[in-house]
Amino acid sequence: MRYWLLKSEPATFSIDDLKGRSDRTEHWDGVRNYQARNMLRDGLKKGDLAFFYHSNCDQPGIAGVVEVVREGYPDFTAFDPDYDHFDPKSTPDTPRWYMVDVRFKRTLKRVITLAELKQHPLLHEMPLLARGNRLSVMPVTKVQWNYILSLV
DNA sequence: GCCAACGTTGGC
DNA sequence: GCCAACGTTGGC
Repeated sequence: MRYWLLKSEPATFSIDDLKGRSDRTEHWDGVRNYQARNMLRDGLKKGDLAFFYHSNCDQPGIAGVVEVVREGYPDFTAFDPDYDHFDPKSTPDTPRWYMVDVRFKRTLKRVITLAELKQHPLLHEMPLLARGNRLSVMPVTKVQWNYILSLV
């Protein structure tokens, strides 16, 4: 089992939104970056856990935990011009973008902010903290995972 | 709202 | 294949 971090802007889709979905499950659509796409398509496996990270908001940081319940499959929101992330270069026959389904596990008792994460030398190697990082899907090591959860 | 950092596009 | 221009991300 592996660990991941998934970024989302809470104004668009928050951990509470996920919790409110039917079966507390939703597809993780809209990723339009090849490196992140590759991880969604090939890396995330059923049963893997991921931090739900709130980005581009008042308090950027880790807000909760989700579980991968369906492995990578074509992101159908790329096929439909009505969706924000429509991509005419992606078709059902030759899909370019992928997504997974995630299920809400829990909300952390408090948001572990980016500022706090930066203060821990043990976490300095996280890609999340790398200069200029913009990946919306990234791996988390078991050590980092357990350490972060111990901060709550 | 600003802006640094990065990815993508497209002319050449 | 280079690289300038542009668009996006996302912290601050």
